[in-house]
Amino acid sequence: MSRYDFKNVEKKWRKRWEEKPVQQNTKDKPKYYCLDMFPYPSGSALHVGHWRGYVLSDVLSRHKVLQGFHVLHPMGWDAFGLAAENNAIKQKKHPSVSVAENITTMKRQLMEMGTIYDWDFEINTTDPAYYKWTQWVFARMFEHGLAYEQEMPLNWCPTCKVVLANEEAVGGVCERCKNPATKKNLRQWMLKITRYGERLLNDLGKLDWPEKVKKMQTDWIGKSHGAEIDFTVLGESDSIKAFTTRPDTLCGATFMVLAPEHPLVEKLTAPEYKDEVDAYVQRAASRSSVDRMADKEKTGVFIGRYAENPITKEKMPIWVADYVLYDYGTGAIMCVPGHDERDFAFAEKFGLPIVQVISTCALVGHKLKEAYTGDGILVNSGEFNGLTVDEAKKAIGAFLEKLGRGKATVNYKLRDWVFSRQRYWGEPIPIVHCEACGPVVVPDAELPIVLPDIKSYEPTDTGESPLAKIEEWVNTPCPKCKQPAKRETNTMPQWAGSSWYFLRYPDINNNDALASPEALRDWLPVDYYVGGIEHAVLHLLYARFYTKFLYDIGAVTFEEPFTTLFNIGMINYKGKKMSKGEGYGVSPDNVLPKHGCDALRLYEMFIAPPEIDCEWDDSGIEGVSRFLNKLWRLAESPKLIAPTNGLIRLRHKMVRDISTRLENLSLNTVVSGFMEHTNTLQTLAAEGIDRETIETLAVLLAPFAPHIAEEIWERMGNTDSVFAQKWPEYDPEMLKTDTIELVMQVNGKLRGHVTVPANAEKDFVLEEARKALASRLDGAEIIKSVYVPGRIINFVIKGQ
RNA sequence: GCCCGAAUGGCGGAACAGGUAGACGCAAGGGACUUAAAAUCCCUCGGUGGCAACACCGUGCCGGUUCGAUUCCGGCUUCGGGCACCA
Repeated sequence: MSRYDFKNVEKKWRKRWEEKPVQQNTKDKPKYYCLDMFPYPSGSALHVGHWRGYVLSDVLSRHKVLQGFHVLHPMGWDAFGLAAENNAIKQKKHPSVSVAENITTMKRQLMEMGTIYDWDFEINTTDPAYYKWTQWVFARMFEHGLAYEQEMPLNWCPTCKVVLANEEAVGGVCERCKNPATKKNLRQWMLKITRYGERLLNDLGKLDWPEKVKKMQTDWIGKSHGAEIDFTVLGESDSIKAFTTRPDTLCGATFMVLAPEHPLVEKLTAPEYKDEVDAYVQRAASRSSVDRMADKEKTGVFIGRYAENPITKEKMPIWVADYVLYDYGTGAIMCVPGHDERDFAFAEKFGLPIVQVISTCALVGHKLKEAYTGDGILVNSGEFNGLTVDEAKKAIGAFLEKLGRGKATVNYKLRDWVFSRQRYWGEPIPIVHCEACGPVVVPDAELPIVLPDIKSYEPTDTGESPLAKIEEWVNTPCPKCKQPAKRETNTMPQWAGSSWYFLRYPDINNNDALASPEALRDWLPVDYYVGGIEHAVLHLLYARFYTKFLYDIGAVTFEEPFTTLFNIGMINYKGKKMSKGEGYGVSPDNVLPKHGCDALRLYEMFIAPPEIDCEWDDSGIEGVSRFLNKLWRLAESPKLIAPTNGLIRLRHKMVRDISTRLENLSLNTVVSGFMEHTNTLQTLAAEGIDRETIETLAVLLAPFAPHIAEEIWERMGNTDSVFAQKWPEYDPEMLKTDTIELVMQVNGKLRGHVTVPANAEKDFVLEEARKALASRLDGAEIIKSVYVPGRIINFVIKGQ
């Protein structure tokens, strides 16, 4: 009996699979498209944290092969973008060089993991043949008015020297480097994702995605119902539009606030207040959003004008204050200090009137100590007194509409997507700026616009792309009027290539379309998508947006790209997040020589439920290594006997356990299930085990530990691959036993076990139990006897 | 601040649908085999009491529903995550 020689066995099977892939005769089988979020080769190597998702998708893919599906399980490289460029700068290498090196390493690692990626379908987003189509999608968006230029204050990361999309500047902090973002006025390309806000929200309901991710996208889109109210400015022709979710509180609106960036601030400010207002506006503009949010005290200044409350006709002083955001709603608000915490704080600080218009019994007649934001009945609201909040929303809405001073509206937090980047390493935006024609899209025949190969690609401080310096590339005739014109020098963001890549895999060499209609029909949408939670509102929102756009222009026939999404948990190491950037973490390259790839695969699953974040434990992998050795001793040269009833039942139980746990994606208990069954079989090994049990074990194990499974399968005398088999089924009838053991309780406490025939009647079972518990039940009054067939008996007694 | 999720031995975790809490593994301790080591095998391993059979307590805390609660309900505490002046 020898120790399991994982080195040679794994080498042998990887070579076999290379020569003869595990998927055969796939023509008539149903399709299954199982996809990993493709990695960006920004660091030199993958760590064991990345493996967790790749192992999961590999297990599912191999399982589907055994279940008779034709599986597409491809891999590629999201190789453009800031991370890859920063990494290249750090290494003092050209991005194309460092990316190619990183891809080589990562691909080797993925192959050593025994994954069934089909490398004939490899994608690289930096390949001009690929990004031709990334540019093509942009061109279509431009034609449909979804891509537009705008100069506006944008999130700017001074460290990365690049503008950030809203999704990349959550909390005012750069998503990549975590430094505070500032505002910078720049002309940028924007994508009108807001046009899709409602559909992006509604279609979440169709998706088999984790609730958490759906909720994050819902919150990000941030739909809220309310009213837009038009306030007359006294003595002026201009009026101020304000969005509110609480039109019911209109009679409590005692002042108004404009955002500092609001154009009416300059227009309306009374001359004697001008200096003070200008100073305030300038100060607000110079501060980062992080600073502005950090303010505990409300700030603001009166602009010397008044608006009129359309119901009460009271004069409402107009202020400017930076707690009002210019890019949400209308950038102006009606302030109801009685029923809004922020307005209350502002009113208290500046001595503005606070009027209560919503009341509960408890609140009537008391001066408000804080804003009351709850439900109640209208007071101090004239003809609307006595209405509930909900009734008043409708009634006041109708009143305003009749007056022509308001309408019901919906607002979203979702903003348009800042799409251009001031960096070298990205897809050139296929636009030419012509003095006569304006921005002109590059004709499809001229795509791809190839990224020029230049030496000096470092970012600039000015917000200008490094490409702007390459005159011979920048200067080009206008595609429309043929006059001298200039190319757009900004590039696309990291997300451009990854927003549609899943469409390309089935048809990677297509030069006439992003993919043929047949390939899309045969394979899309993705059935199962595996990746980390960090993309909940970035990549996943952008990919949904792209897909919906491509659906609208007839390029695809489905509206949602990913039917099912699985969020793989993160693996920490010594309490810290592993990173490929700093090389911190555990490399599979160090684990594989000692334990082998099957052991690492099993440990990735065994470590914790796959969706949970967990901690890498260096000694934990010993357990699965021991298991593989135990299994090998069991299956290497077993004493084969004819199947006994016990063995048959055991086999069916094994199939049931592994299958149901796998279906529930409880991969940690799948592994423990293999351990349990192997332990049980070990105790029977001396007596002998039947061939079918061992072969079934090999097939069940194949998706999880494919190398040892193939080896065992072959040692049993089989000449075909274990993956040419069918996933075993179990017969519930075979799991039944003649007798069953029941738990006995007295007053809910465990008091013993009793074995009865499986088909025994209730009365018989209770009588047996009563006899078995005689010493406890004698002399006591049995108030109730509970019998749950197959499970438990409980006597409720009085006395004792 | 608002929203969401979680809490089980020294550790990772298990418990189908309300029915034996702690599967499986790690670590630890003890033992067998061995000249020795590696490997393997066996035993112990939530707490308290007891020589023991056994008894009582025990799934973050308090309460409720139930014959029976880790599981359901109400109220807290702590930790993690998301958003954050979104009108």
